[in-house]
Amino acid sequence: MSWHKDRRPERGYHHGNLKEALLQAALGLIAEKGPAGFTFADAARSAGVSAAAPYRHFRDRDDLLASIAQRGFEQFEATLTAAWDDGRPDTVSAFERVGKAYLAFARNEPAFYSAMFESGIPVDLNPTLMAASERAFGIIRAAAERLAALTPPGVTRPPALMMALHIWSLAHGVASLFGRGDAARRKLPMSPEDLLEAGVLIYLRGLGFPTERKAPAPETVAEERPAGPWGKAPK
Amino acid sequence: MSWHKDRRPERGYHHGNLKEALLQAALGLIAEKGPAGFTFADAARSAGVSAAAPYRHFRDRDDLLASIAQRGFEQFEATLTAAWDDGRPDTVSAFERVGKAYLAFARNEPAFYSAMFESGIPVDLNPTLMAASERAFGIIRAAAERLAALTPPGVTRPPALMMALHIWSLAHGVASLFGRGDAARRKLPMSPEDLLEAGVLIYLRGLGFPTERKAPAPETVAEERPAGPWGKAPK
DNA sequence: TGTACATCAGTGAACGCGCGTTCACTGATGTAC
DNA sequence: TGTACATCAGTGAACGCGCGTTCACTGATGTAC
Repeated sequence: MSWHKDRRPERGYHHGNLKEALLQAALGLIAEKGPAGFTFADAARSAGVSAAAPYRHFRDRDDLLASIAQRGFEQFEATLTAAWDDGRPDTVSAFERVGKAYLAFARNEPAFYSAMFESGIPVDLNPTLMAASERAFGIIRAAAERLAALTPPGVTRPPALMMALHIWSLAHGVASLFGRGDAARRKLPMSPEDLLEAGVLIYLRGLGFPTERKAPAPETVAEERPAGPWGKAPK
Repeated sequence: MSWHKDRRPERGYHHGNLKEALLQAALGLIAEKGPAGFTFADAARSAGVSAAAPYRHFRDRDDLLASIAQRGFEQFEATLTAAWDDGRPDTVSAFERVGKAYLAFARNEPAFYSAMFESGIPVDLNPTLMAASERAFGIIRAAAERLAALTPPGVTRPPALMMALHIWSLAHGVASLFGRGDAARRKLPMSPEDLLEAGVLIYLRGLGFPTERKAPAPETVAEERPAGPWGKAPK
């Protein structure tokens, strides 16, 4: 309905910020068709530019994909950091919040998520990307370390790193099997959020932590009775 | 070194069992390059046949992929069934064995596994495929049901279906993040097997099950001290 | 048992298509003086 | 402030390539009689 196309009616010969536009375009295409289903030419077309233009900014398709993953890991890290909030108000509930944030990210940013974890780019061969990935995982790991320091005495537990990997794996499993609405995900009689939350709670209980939403005291362990957070799930 | 190429030296005009050969060829290509990285033409070439030949047996690439997934689910079901062994010698250890078998399948049959879970074919739109998938998951579910019936009194637990989904998610998460050697998987300072096993044990402990390899008695809960199964992991 | 014929399962040539990539080019922008 | 010039960031034409798909075909196989 606007007479000017976009406040900058004629783009003119120079685009202005093509690199950014290409990233956005690719992100949109990935969200639509998955990381396999987008091509370099696609991205150019979608950014309204000739097929040769992207070469000014990216070496090739993989380079573009890596940039997206890079940015994804950075946003992921920020999201997890915010959720963790340095363990406030208490370690256990902050930890659960991290799990939820993980899932929310996968759900809200499917394009980033699949670029990061499902696109097949070799993360460990790209130092910058690897570092970004490590920083994001570092949040989960730091949280696990705090949790580890708090496990009730007398409870055997694995190294903090392993705890972090358990949570990561569980969250990733839920996210990739049930998390996204895109096309082929399996249907569930419960929400992925509930599924993950319940799983994390049971896991925490296995580490000797109290699991009720309103934990009586940080030290009380594992003997509650009532419905619990999975009460809402169908029988 | 054999003078006859394969006991049936000249294939002749008719292949004999092209459908099977195409499936095998595709399986090999998927294992090599991932489910995205194989084409219909590729499969034909790899089976030593013209590019038009596959059309006699499959409608298109997706049809071929679906056949592979179908077969994969069937083998998966068989593997899990064998591992579960109807809960012998006891439910808990049989349950753990199912987890291991899951991971072993993902590791040993990466092509099947990725066709089943990572190829993007819409499982729920294909009734036959869906049924096969359900049958495979049914094993995990049945195991979870047996487990649920056995949870110690007084321990809150989720529905058996949810327990099954937790294990599935955890196993899938470990498998897809760390499980396969193909290209871009992340390195770990522990084996995926150990990671999954420890995770399952903690989860089971969270359900009130004893977790030591040699459980003293079905009722004793969560108070052991020694190294445990994750003792072997690096600090 | 032999023959004629239908059916089956491949061939190979051909097509259109879109992708990746290169190239000489040119319009726009920034800057030295 | 104005001008000349270098640099930058696009264009568009062109190419080779492999894929998917169709088609008339033909060699091989099975079967009715």
